[in-house]
Amino acid sequence: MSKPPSKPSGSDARRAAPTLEDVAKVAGVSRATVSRVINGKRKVAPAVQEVVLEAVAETGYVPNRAARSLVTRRTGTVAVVISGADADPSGELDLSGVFSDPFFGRVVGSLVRTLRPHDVHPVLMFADDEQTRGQVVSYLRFGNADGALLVSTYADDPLPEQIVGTGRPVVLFARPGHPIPASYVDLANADGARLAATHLLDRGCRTLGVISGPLDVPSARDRLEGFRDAAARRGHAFVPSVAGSFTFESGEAAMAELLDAAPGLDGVFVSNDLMAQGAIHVLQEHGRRVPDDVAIVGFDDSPVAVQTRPRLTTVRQPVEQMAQEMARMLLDQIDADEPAVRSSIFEPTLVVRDSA
Amino acid sequence: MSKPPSKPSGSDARRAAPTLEDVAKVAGVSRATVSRVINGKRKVAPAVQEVVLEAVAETGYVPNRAARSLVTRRTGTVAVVISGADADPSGELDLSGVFSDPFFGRVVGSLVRTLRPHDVHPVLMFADDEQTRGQVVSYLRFGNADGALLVSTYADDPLPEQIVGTGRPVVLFARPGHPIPASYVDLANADGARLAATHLLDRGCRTLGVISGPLDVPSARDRLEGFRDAAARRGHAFVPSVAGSFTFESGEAAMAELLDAAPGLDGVFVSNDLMAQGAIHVLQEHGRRVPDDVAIVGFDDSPVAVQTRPRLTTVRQPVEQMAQEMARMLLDQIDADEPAVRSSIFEPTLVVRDSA
DNA sequence: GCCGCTGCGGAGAGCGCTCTCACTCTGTTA
DNA sequence: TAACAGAGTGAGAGCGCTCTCCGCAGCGGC
Repeated sequence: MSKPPSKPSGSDARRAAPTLEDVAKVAGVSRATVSRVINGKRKVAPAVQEVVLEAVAETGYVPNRAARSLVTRRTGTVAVVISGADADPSGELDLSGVFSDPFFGRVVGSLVRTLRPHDVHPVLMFADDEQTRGQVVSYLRFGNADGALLVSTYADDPLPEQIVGTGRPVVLFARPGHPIPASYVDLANADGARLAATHLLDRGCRTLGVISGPLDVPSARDRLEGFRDAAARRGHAFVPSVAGSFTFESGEAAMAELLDAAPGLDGVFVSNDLMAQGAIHVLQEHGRRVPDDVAIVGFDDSPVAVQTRPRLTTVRQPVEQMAQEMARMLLDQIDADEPAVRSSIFEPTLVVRDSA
Repeated sequence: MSKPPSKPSGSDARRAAPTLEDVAKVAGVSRATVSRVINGKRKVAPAVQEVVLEAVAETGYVPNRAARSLVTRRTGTVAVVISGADADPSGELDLSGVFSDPFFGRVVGSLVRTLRPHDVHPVLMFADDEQTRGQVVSYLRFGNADGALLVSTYADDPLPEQIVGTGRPVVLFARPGHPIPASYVDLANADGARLAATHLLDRGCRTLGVISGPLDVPSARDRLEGFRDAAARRGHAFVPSVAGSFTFESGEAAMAELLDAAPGLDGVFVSNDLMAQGAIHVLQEHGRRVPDDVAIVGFDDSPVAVQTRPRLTTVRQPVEQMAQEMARMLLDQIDADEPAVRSSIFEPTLVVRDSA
């Protein structure tokens, strides 16, 4: 009992693996017919079909992916790529990492779940530098994956274009920094920012401020501009802003800076929840009550939104549905003879909690 | 320029893909020799080797994974399985998900990075129910992956044993609930809890309490017992505890309950940082100052530890190194003829911040 | 009654690779 | 000089699958 049974059963499992040939023999038909039944191509007489199905069940046959993909040029695999994960490659003391923002976990989780029923397997890859980008590109170019789902985190990332260059289907999360012929899903970021502005103004805020994301990232810019636009329509000609980098720490720093520049602030729109959390801490440390002295609206509606005190009022980005749509678009593109470049834009909603 | 260049370049890429045969022709040798050079098996004359390498460079040859794995029975792929992710399968309003605890992201991130230089690709899979467990098992059984890296989140999970049953190499994160012949990495959880107890006692706490994890999970039990053991050695015969489930919300609930049972509490050990965050909120809502009235020690040293106010004093679990070791153990096991079942235990350290 | 058509099954090639086996060619030894 | 290692190379089988091509029925139309 204490001896590991792994080795013998390992060989067992391997030896036992039935092939098409075995199934054909049991069913008394040819290999080709079994293949046809399994793949549902062409018509097979119902009687024969049944016999084959029984033989499959009896032998416990499962197609060999490698053999199949050798001839079909399809792998049943897609690359899920996170670009700009920028974590310490040594992994030594890498506390932060990509996944410290729950956003990426939400995307990846939803992707995996959507792909699963289609029997398409996600290979997770990070691209941080030229070398790892190269790995991703050649992985795709040489047909190791049927397509790619890419989440890129910075504006001048060359990877989206490089992937398009491989000719493989690809779907991006969020519009790329520069226009390229690739499909993407995105959020109507400006609309979300308008919701935030309207909410802040409606609750009586008179002096607004914004903590934005990096301004070369389209979504960050859209959020800032959307907010300013809505504020302007209500008479607020100018709204000061400080750019963060979507991290908790940058939210703290930006809030401190903003407070310095505009001490009379009573309403702040923050471009994501993680920065909003940092901002709230800084406000509280400066003796400002949230929302009584300063109201805060975040963005994302990530898990951290309910982990702050007060709980965050925030613009909900339906990340899970967006990821789902991404996966579906990619699957469609893989199946299509003539893949079409298309986009799908989601509408944000305001989730009102306690911070504004 | 606005027409997508994808289609033609796609066919290009596919058509161009050079095979061993092509390289052999260019080098003026046989296919077998090229294969030998590429795989570094057996001796090849230096001169020939050079010619072949040049031909490889000239043609841009990259081996076809499918063809190779068809004959070698190796896929260059490992399954990274998270079991008990228990998220809403519809994905509809799934805000929480597995990745809301940064722990999983840290594990997965480190795994991916460790595997990468070995050219082994991680396929991410979630197992939530009998059906999805079955998918994982047959994926492995039929040789679609060379091994599995499993993070299981609950004690009576049947998956570890099922995976062992496939005969494939597997390495677990944390000792399984029931003894099975599988390798694992783990933390000396009791030692970590002892560090927490000693720290709390040393700073003068007189009335202790514990928020533990689910008590059927070995690591949670070890932490509780380690803490009680160390407390007992310092004269604290009994320490009250309430079990949470490692989530933020359960931390809030457990703290409220604990406060109810022992209002005089002045030191609490919480089994992970996420619950500690919830506990701090509840304490503050009850007018207790942290750490002045109640000191808190968390566990994990996850990113949330620096996102709480006060910042968390916590027991550091070197998750990244543990994941790295996991990956290495699996790689070794895959390469070994006779895979050995082994374990690797890491030592925790105390990270002192502001909450205790 | 013959032709052509359609509908279904089988034979067999071939995807790109690895690996065994046999062969050649050198250099060494009796 | 013959015999023999031993090292390096090539030929070819075969991994498990798909898919094209071909054959063989059965059937309606002239």
